[in-house]
Amino acid sequence: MLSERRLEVLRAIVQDYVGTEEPVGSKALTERHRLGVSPATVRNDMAVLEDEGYIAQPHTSAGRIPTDKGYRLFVDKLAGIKPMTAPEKRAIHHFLDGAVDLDDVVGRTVRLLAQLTRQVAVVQYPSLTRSTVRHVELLSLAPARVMLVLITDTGRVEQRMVDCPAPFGEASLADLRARLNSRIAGRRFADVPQLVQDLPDAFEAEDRGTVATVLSTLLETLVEETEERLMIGGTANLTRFGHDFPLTIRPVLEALEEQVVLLKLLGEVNDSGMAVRIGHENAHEGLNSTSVVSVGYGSGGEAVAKLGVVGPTRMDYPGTMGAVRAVARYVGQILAES
Amino acid sequence: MLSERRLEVLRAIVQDYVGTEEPVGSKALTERHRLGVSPATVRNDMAVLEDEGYIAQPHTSAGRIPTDKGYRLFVDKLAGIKPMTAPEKRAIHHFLDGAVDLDDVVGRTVRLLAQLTRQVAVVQYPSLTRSTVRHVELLSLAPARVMLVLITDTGRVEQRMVDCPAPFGEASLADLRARLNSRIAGRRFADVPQLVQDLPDAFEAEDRGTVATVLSTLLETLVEETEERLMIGGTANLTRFGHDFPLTIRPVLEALEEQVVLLKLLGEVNDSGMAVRIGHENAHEGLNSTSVVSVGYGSGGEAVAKLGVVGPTRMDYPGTMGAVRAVARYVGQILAES
DNA sequence: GCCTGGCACTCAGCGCGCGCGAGTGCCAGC
DNA sequence: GCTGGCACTCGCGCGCGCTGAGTGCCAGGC
Repeated sequence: MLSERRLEVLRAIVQDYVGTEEPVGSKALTERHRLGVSPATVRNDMAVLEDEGYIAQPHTSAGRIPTDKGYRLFVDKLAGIKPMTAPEKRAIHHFLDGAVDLDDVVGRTVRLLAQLTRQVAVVQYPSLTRSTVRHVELLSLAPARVMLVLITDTGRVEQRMVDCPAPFGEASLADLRARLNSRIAGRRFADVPQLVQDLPDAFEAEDRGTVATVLSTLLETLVEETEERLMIGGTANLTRFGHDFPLTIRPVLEALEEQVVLLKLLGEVNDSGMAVRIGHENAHEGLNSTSVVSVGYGSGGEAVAKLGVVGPTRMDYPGTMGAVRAVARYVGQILAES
Repeated sequence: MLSERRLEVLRAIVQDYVGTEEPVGSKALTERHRLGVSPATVRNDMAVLEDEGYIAQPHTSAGRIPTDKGYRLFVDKLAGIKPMTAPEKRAIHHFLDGAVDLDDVVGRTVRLLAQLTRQVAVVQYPSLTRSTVRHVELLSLAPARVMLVLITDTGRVEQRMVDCPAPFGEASLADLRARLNSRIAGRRFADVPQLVQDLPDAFEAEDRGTVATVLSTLLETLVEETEERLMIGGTANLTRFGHDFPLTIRPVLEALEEQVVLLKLLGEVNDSGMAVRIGHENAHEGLNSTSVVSVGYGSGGEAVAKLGVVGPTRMDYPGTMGAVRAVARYVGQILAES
């Protein structure tokens, strides 16, 4: 176990390195932090920290920089989450309050996060599986053509055309609409399949085929749209990632273009808390020199989607975590209100 | 006016520079192109081309590189549009054929374009103003709450909630729905306002308020959603823009995040033909060292939106133009079919 | 036992000078 | 008007030595 002071030294190294982007030496450390010991002592501590794998030297006779393991310890034990200041909070509210629809909320959120953290922001659209159904509407566009509209509690709307096997009367349609809504309105998407399972039985034989078709389209919609959408922004901040960045930036841009990768990235958040994945902790190779801070957000107590930022491992973790948390909370509120 | 041979020299310079990314000298030129004259002659021609502003030297005793003006001449007079080969065409068809909905079409198009040209692709969603109405649907969610759904011929669907000033009966709703559709189905969005102008007059006094509210929401939708969406992709190709690119890439990324800038960029296409904007011809400063190749595409003969690519001024213009044109044509076909 | 000041050592980065060679402009001759 | 020849330019790469931040180690002190 590392002594209190050595932890303090590690913290100082992380803070300085994040600030200056340059390897930090023993002398500079004692000058900038009141550690109460001499550079020589710090050097000894550094040697230990290096042995333990928390810091490393880019080359002999250079200062130390934190390793992924060092950042991990810093995040877990040494740093808290820096709360937003009042003005920052006001700015967040102000920025998000003008949103007119879901797309706008997500768009504003992504821009806001990118701006606050000066990093790349990723926001997932509220997912359907965890949402609940607000309303289902059916309308007939032609005798054997029905349009299915699905409205979620997060304000998302999905529509599908259904070509029916047989003409479907207005009365039957109204009947189906009423039955459907009474069964699934207010229920979670995940529960829908069993709730509608025996619905065709309630209809005349001639309508059963159509009812089944409509239902299967509904279920398809749930599955298909569970394939989640997301929005990213702040890619211009990639240019601040580092000096050697032709090599760094390319794989990151590639990763960001792959929705699947991003979803996995966010997916690794456990539902409640905030997740920080540092450097090689990210499964995707291209992101091995980046860290991801992500958190779930939702309209109620429950998370319906995730958001986060991607930045260099050398990032201001407390500040970033604070910003991410604050934005997630407020977006949750906004979704709840709408 | 430049002699035939000098134009030939310019063409050779552009081709070589695009290929090698290095200033091209007189000797190399005569070796790689059968110009039928000696390096000394080429040098004289080059001096003239430089006087006229078509080429420039990065420094004395280096080869020449084309200026924006040189590229302009090349594109206008010296190079055609390189048609896609049969395998390339097949690949385009294959890639786009699997698309399931509008989002998917646009998404695939942007990926395809980025891949074909190895540059950044931008695709605008089919615009509402130039689209026509396929169908309007009204459905009552509550006595005084109506949902408005608008379906366009390009498959786009927009919906809006309308809070009515007074309860609105099913019969009146059906009446309005029928009248609305008979008036505007198949018509262009731009024409809708006048077509519905006197519609409230056809209703009982008590319903007129509601009808007016619904109509104004409809008109709002047209206006609001004319604010056009677009999708970009292939940003990872930015890393191939040049060696000095920390400086180059940043403003480009910033420009790409601003939808407004991008829309303007594409907007400068005249409706029919293909547009190539080279370097400083782009109004936006950040894009002064990039070229934009764009073209309109549409489901019928008429363009409903635009697409294009953004690349370094040092790009393969004939090839890029060929790819952009081919993709635009095929996307147009797909939209027409669906 | 832990901290400290001192000291010798290491090495990346920087500036300098130099030679190479691609490329140029000019000129006299065909 | 084209060509070969020739002197000139200058960016680039290379090797060199210096500088200084930073280190590891050690002997002495609290």
